[in-house]
Amino acid sequence: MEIDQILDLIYPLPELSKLKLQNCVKEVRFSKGHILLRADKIETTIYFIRKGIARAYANRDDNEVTFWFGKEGDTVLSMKSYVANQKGYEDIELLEDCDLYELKSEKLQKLFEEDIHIANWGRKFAEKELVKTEERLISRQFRTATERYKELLTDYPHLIQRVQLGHIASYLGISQVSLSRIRAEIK
Amino acid sequence: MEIDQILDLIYPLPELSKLKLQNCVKEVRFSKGHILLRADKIETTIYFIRKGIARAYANRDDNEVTFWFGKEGDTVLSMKSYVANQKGYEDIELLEDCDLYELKSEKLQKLFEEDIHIANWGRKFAEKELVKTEERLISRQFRTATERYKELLTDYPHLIQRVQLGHIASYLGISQVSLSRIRAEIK
DNA sequence: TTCATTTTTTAACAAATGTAAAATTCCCTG
DNA sequence: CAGGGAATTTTACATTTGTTAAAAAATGAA
Repeated sequence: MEIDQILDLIYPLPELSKLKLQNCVKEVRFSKGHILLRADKIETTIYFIRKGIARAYANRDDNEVTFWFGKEGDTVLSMKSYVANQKGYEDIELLEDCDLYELKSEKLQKLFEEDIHIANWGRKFAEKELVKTEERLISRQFRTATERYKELLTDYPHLIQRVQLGHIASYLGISQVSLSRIRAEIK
Repeated sequence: MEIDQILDLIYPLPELSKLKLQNCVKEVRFSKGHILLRADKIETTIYFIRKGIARAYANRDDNEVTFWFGKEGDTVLSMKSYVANQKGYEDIELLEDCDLYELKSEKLQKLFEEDIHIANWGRKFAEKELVKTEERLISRQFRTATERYKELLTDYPHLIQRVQLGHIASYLGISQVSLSRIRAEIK
């Protein structure tokens, strides 16, 4: 997916503002297994996924918990760094070789102060992410693990083939054994 | 808490922009039990809590699930209505007599287009809500019900005295019986 | 293809949580 | 301050989920 399209998908921008933003973006490529962002740092880079998938996970005691998957067109960032200039909770790992667009947060922050369209684009970005996160929280509160597994299959139809079930189980908040039981059941 | 202070808490605004925003706000008062926002409507009003507490709940099958509490200084809105102009999931009920500040979403949207400071204020608002929501999602994923209960006690020290335990149990995602067991245990 | 390694499933048991109903406590009103 | 209704806790039991370990299946390298 092209950067142009990704930016517009978040919120349509006038041509001039879009160019300003695109001029700050450069293309990068990393291979599977690369850790894109780290939990123990304030991360000032934002990525947009051109191709590939990624996951965010955090360490709880000794085992890691996956709590986000990103696919083509999604934005990858440490929200806590971006918003509050503080360390986040998550490492972000590429689950495949990825093509990414890179944008430095400082540049974006500067544009927010200068260009009202970009400020509103940034607003829309946060708002949409907020609704997505809220939906996940509610899904978590409301639906059984089985329902949430089916939901995940719908939202990310190719994920299952590409991600270990242990990660998916932790994403769903259940043990891998439970996930196996669910999978056996719904077949 | 005064509106002036609430607005600044979200993100400091230049005097002129703040006045523009404040001019759109009016004070209202409702009594305990009043349903402020409804799940089956596109809600176009935003409230700030001057005094009192509220909860958001959604209906799942026959029983309701509380998934948010709001206190003094918090913003009350249907995020789905605000962001996507669609019906939300939640009814919002006042748990006490409340003093509120009311702001019509259309007026705010208009200011977003006109005033870059207000656009950035709106951006910051969404970003902060986003981090809060993300934190709750992670808390949900990571911590046991006992830990989350203790966390709630810390974040909302007066809630326990003012809210039925059934609501708190559903907020924590456990049965009321389990919550009673937790309470018995940590004493 | 074969062997070794990793991933997934299954099994057996233990622990945690839910449900329904009874017991107790709390709170409000007369 | 007594009585009644609502809220909370407790009990007993059923169900679900987790843990550990073993078996089976899938993957990948030689």
